[in-house]
Amino acid sequence: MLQLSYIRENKEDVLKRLAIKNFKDAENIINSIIELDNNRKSAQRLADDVKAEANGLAKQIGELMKSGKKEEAETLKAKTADLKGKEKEFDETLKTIEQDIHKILVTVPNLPNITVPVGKTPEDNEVVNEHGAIPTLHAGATPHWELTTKYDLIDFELGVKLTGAGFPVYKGKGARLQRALINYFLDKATSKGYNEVQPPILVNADSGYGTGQLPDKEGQMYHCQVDDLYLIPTAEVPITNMYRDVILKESDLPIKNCGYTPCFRREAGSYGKDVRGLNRLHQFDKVEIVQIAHPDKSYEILENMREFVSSLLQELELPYRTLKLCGGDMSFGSALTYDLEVWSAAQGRWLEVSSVSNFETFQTNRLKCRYKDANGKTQLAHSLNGSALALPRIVASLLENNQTEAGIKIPKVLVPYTGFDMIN
RNA sequence: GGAGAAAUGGCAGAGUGGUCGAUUGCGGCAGUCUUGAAAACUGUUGAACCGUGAGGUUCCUGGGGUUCGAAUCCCUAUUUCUCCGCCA
Repeated sequence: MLQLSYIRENKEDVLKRLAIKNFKDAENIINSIIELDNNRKSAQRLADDVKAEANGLAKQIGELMKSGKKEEAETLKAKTADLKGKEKEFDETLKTIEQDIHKILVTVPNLPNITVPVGKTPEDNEVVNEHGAIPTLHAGATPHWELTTKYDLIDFELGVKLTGAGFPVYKGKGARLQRALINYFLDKATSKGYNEVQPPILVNADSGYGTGQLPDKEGQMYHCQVDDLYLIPTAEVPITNMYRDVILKESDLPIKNCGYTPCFRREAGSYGKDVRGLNRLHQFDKVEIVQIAHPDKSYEILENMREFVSSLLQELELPYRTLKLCGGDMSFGSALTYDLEVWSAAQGRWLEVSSVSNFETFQTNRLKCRYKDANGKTQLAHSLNGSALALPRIVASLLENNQTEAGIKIPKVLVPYTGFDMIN
């Protein structure tokens, strides 16, 4: 959620940057926010004045009662009756206006960083770098959904029987590979100073609002209606919400957490060939890194996080490229996002495996995650997160890229975790 | 699931209808002392909104109510604790 004061004071800048995100009808929406805010101010003034008067009278009545001047007190009491009605009325007006502002404000996306490329579709994303040689496969090489069957690593049909499409069952070396990747990712993250946490994978609505999944992506989360809890679409939600309503010390920053969780996404509206095999699942595993940062340091930290994720892909010997997302392809809450994509050799295309974003104050404003600066003033911190990494597409490209006629080779760094160096 | 108790500032813990945004202690910050640190002493120390300012308003778990006036009384939700039951 954007800060009202920023919108008020930087209207032109807000409009300019919302345009980069292709936010429709921005001018009307911003104007109505500013107008409502002006109404709010005058409404509060009225309400405050009435209350001040009522408070003053109540105090006088108290003093009169004490000194035994009952009659005088009664005359004053009569005067307060009128104020009471007004107080209620003004309070309600103020509340309504505040709700109206909030309702609109939560629909406005974050302002993109000034360096974000203009564009509408994924084709407009800027390729920052490409790393690693594209492998040439032997004749008869197949996509991962055939390899997983051939070596009995993942049973998609069995998942359909148990739950439905997009809930695969990992088996044998397939299951072991999952566990190996999770442990490897967590070990790398903790060695870089990230504190490992194991959060709940169901969260309440407050947490959903805190990180911006609600109300923007309501339909994308699984919702347990009986208890009004949501299955997390990413560990970002619980881990970032740990800092909801918290005032940190400046010296605490940056705070670095990582965590493994399963992630659940309804993926309403997705279909077609892109969803085959491991490409798009309803349940998948991911290790997430999250930082709460000082505003002056957040972009430096974003680069560090991107480099960390890159280093994982390099160690796994997977060809990858880095994209700087254009305004149209960025998520609702992000100010700047890098996507990292691995090359899927048998499918012949890039697969997104990580998204690293700086949210600046967009999440922390809603979260009320602040720190005290050197002058003792409370300031909003910046929040950042990134996947490090999401498993399914890593597995897909590992299987496809490393397939040989003799079997699938496991990258060296993973062997201590898997306990085998070949799937055959 | 049943019965009872409780929820106050970063933490601990007073406060049972008016002068309480809230005693006190710890912690934090600043100063005195010290070569420096510790100790001791002194001062200071919650958040949000409105206002150029003086100042005003709101917040004692959330929501509602009683009252001229609520941290304090009532209702309700949530959470925590204790006992019983059940259970990985």
